[in-house]
Amino acid sequence: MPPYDPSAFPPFAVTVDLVVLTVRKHALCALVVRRGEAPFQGKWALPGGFVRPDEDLSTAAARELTEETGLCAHTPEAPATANGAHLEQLATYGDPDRDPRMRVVSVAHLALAPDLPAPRAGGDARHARWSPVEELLGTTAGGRRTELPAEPLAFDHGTILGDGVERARSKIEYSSLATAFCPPEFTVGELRRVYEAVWGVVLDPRNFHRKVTGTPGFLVPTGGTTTRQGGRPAQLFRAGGATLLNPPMLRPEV
Amino acid sequence: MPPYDPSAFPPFAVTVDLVVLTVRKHALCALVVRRGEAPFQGKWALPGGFVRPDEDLSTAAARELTEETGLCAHTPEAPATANGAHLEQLATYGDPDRDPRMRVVSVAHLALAPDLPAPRAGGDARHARWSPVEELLGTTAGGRRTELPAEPLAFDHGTILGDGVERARSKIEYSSLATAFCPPEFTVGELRRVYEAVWGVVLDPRNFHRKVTGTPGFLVPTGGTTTRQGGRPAQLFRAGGATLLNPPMLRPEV
DNA sequence: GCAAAAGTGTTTACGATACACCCATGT
DNA sequence: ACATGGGTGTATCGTAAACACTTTTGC
Repeated sequence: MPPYDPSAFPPFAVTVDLVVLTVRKHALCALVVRRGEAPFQGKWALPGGFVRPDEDLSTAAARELTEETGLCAHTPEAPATANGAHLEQLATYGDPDRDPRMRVVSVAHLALAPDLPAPRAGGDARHARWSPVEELLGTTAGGRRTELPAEPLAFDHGTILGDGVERARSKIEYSSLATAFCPPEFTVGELRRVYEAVWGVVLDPRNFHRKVTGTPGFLVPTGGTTTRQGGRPAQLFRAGGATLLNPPMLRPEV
Repeated sequence: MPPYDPSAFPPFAVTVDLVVLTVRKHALCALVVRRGEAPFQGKWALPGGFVRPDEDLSTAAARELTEETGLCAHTPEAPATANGAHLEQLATYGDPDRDPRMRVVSVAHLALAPDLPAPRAGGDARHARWSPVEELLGTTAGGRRTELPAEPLAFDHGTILGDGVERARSKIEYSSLATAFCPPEFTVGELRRVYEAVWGVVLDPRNFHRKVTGTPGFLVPTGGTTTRQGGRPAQLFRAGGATLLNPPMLRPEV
């Protein structure tokens, strides 16, 4: 590649920002990190960083995800990593004023992860933590705005987080993506609680069970059972090969 | 904004590329332009160009669209322009090798336009034209690959076009976007032919009619009628306020 | 009259909902 | 025994698919 010629085109900084979502304690949570420097010093922000000169966008996103969480990414190219998370491109944000220092175009990515012990970053909860998206956005799970968030995110990261949450909420309707929030083996009830947390609704356990077990390729039984939720032992499943759900899961009216 | 400091971050060129789709003669077509310079000189490519230093990404896309077609964009911010087209961000492509000259990140946008007289660019069909997406991609409307395209698009524009077509095909299922392919006033039959062209299927005219006229807010009758399709005069409609279709239009199995 | 497209009515099938009910474990 | 969550059966309702049929124009 020829050397950079500043007269040929306007130079931009390109970053990747990550919306990393998980379900903890029946609430949809996002990973946020504390900013150590200006601007927005001390504010919470989405994890992210510069794209390197010879790195693809998805590679940069996977690298940032691993650096922040230790997770490996399930991309279409490498679908079956251990301890993996779903990772997909979300949207790109390039308002000229979104960063006061310089012109930055951020390619946001969406990652879905199972419940993890605790964020890395030295294990210091002051530098990285999972926060309920309700608190970060000031909305209910149904999408209604309640009040302004107590601690707004830095830059336009509130907008990015909102778009990522909206993507996740709509995509679990017609794809098997909800299983990305679950550990490798999970019960139907655990999967149902994922839907309930992400959508902020209560689903009928009986109809949900029939629906997901009746969709070919969605769930495959592993043979094992568990009583970790109490009550009668539940069958364990893992995600099947199907990625598209037809007919889709129906999200109740809000 | 401080001046550019090359030591602070790797510099990228940022462009917008446009997937402009329309329905002509019962076929889904895309706008392509002939490249006048290397690389890929003489090949067909998607229209696009550099983002200017103080321009938002959506502004740059709308500017390129107007330059190439004379269309104004219907964005969420300015929804009601005359002779307008739907415009939305599609995805961002940043493979380090996608442009042999330098590191270029392209923010692709998707535009849907009604059937237009002929492309601009001086009215010269050798420099810009509408081509059926089947020919450009080498696939059938159902999505099956038939053969390699006779004239592959420059750069990774074949991939971008494929993603844009896929977005359009899925989005008309659950939104009123198909009306963006129609003139301001249209008949139910014309709208049905849009769905048939985009999906490459044949739909039952009777069930289609009941479905679209029965969805509140989708279509509003203007009172006029037309016989431009032959047969019994058909009512004219314009797009209603509803943007989301619930329940969605069901795409037949392919 | 005939062709062509618009529009209505009717039958059938399938999936979603609601909910009664039984099952298998922990305490 | 009883609470808890897992899982099955069944009636009802709404929407989609299939298709017979009528309406209104042009030729």
